[in-house]
Amino acid sequence: MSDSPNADSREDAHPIAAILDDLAVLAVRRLSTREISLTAATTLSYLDRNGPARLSVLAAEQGVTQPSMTQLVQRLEREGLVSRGVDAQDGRAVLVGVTDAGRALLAERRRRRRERLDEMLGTLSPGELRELTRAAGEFLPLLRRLLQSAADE
Amino acid sequence: MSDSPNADSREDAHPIAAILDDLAVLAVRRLSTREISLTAATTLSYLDRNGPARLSVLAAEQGVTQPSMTQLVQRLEREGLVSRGVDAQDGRAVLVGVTDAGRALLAERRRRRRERLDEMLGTLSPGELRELTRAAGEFLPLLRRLLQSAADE
DNA sequence: ACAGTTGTATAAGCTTCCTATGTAAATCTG
DNA sequence: CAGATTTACATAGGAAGCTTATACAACTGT
Repeated sequence: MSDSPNADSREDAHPIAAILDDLAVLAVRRLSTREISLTAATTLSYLDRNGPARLSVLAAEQGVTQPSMTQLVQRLEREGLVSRGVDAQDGRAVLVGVTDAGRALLAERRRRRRERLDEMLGTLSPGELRELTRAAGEFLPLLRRLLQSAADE
Repeated sequence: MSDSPNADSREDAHPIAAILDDLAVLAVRRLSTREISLTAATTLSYLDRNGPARLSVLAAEQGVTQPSMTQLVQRLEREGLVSRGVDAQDGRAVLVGVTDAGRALLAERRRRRRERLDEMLGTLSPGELRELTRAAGEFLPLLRRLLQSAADE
């Protein structure tokens, strides 16, 4: 059990792996808002973009189990962010929709995260910022396609 | 709000912010491993790269509270992934270091993530892959600097 | 109409975070 | 140098958010 530092441990990975790691840290650590969980936010966002959806669809979409989504929707309903209705076509199904309050929270969350990211970008020098913007414009679309195609499997 | 020369530089950052935000969420979803939490993994990784560190340093580094880090270290110690010792210079402080088992787990985690990444990259054409890797090489250092400067505040 | 399937809810439990507070070692102060 | 303060960590109690196992009601096919 030696405790000598291993300087290479991070560098032996593919640069993309390192980027994904860093992005995960960015999402969870630097941009996390305490008011709402990541799953809650992306669920609201999904409902906002796609309209009312069934519980099971939301669960699959978010990659959580159905009971987890039941609980999440219950919490969101308690806070007035979503509303629930019965599917007219199928009496078993629950249709979940985002409320105006939910949309307002989404907008506020987007504003806050953007603000924080802008702060972070503000710590870079103008040259670095320009370089980051240029590199990001090239790289991020590629990365997005990669992640999306992986999600569609 | 004016048409001063600098008015646009901030606007230019916004598209980057939006894409970064989206990708960060995707990264969290696609790369989460169930065997160990993100904080646990990045803490082990930090110890592996930097050698033994105090509890409070680890807490600050990971952006969690000191009691949370105490608990995390207790769990990691119970699983044999870290060891604890008293700082010879300061009887209050605890020095946490990664064990061989911890390093082995890190290596295994990296291997698994690498495997998954390779699957994703396998869906690209050789040309796309080359392009993505090249762009990543430019983008990664800048992303690192962004995260670093944000962490130092 | 009855059996099987499907959509959701409930129960029980785990992990990981939090705030509030306790304790002991180090440091400052008169 | 003794008492007060600060610092580093531990403990207690609780909440969020996830899990698996199970129950139940509504739909579906024969």
